[in-house]
Amino acid sequence: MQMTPAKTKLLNAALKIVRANGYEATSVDELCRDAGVTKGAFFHHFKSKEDLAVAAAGYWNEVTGKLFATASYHDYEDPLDQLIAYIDFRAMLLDGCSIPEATCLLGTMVQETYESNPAIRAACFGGITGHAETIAGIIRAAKARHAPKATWSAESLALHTQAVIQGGFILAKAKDDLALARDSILHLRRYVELLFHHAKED
Amino acid sequence: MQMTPAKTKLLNAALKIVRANGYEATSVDELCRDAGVTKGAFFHHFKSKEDLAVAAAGYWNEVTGKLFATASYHDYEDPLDQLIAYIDFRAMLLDGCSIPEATCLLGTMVQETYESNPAIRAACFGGITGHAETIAGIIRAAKARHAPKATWSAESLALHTQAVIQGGFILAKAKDDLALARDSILHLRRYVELLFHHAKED
DNA sequence: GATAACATACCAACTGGTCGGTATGTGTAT
DNA sequence: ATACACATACCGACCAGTTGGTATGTTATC
Repeated sequence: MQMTPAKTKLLNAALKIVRANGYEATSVDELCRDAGVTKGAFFHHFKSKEDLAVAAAGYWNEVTGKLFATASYHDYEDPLDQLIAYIDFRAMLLDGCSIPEATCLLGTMVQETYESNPAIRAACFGGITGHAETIAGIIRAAKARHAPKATWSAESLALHTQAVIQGGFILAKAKDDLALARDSILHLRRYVELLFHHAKED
Repeated sequence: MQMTPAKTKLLNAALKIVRANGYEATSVDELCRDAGVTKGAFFHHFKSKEDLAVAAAGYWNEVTGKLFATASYHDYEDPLDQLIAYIDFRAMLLDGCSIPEATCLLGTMVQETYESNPAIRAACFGGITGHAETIAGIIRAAKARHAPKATWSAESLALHTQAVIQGGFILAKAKDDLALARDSILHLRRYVELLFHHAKED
């Protein structure tokens, strides 16, 4: 999608500032200041602050979608290897960056807006479940090959991976240390290994 | 702790409204309206909105601390049974209540305030890790009895349980359905069982 | 020359916080 | 008993600053 410079700068500012300070604490003025544009430009491209948030969620999906689509975990032939590599990739994404840089725009926004702002909630839901669905595809394949009789569903496990990642971010924010997020992802990795290892023994 | 009626009403209002709308979106006026007190009373008891948030975190720890201290999962003799029962208890706490009622004040607040407000962040961190530490005690005992040579640490697993629960809340908020939180807790239960080689299928 | 892309000036509503005040104690010296 | 000193709990009008949003431009592009 081609975008006008001011719009792109505003969306990038939203990604950065909202992840750091949250949706409510981010003012339109601050967004404009950071993007280097005026309020007129803001309300030319977005009809409201809420509209910007919904657009930012879409933009986030675009950016992260590309990141995951081109990541190397797809290169493995065995879908179980892909899944483990995906989890390792998620852990690796935390390396060498600050907490706001590491965290998820959607998880941050939905926490504040789920009650008061259905449009933003829906946009966040779409992004999270959309990504989970791509992971569910990998899990489905891994299950078919390695654990066909398992009682858990691929969709449910895919959502669980996202829950662990989101929850890890909360702990990381609380301690101001991404190591907590990494630790939780490590437990997730172990869980997946146990799940499939256990299935093979049956 | 004995408290004046206005203070108690304000803290209860904070627990309710902040969990529903977040910290930033909650105004002092709204808090006062809900509590049925005036602004004068608010700033008599709390020197700022931030001060109220820190006090609310402490009050939350008090309330939930009692809830967990008196819960029946302590009754099991085997610490592993206690741990599984604790996880089931966390799932049961989601039954028959709305999302704001089910979610955690600390997880909600820290998400918005970790960068901008160190005092609130620290209060949330204390509450979360404090609770995790009581669970770590159970896990330590379970590990000593059933998995003395395991490579994972009790503290890390305890924090992971909290991450899963917090992450489940985020997914639940996104979908507007607590079932997602329940599902993730179920995966957590399975993980713990697998860790301890207790694969009793449901 | 129309339309999209911006800029500037402005506004009503609301924000957290202050401040002078009152009502009701509670301890103490007379 | 009573009067005085002082503290706590609470009230509500008010303030300066900020909020999201608008009205009215000007400039660039097709």
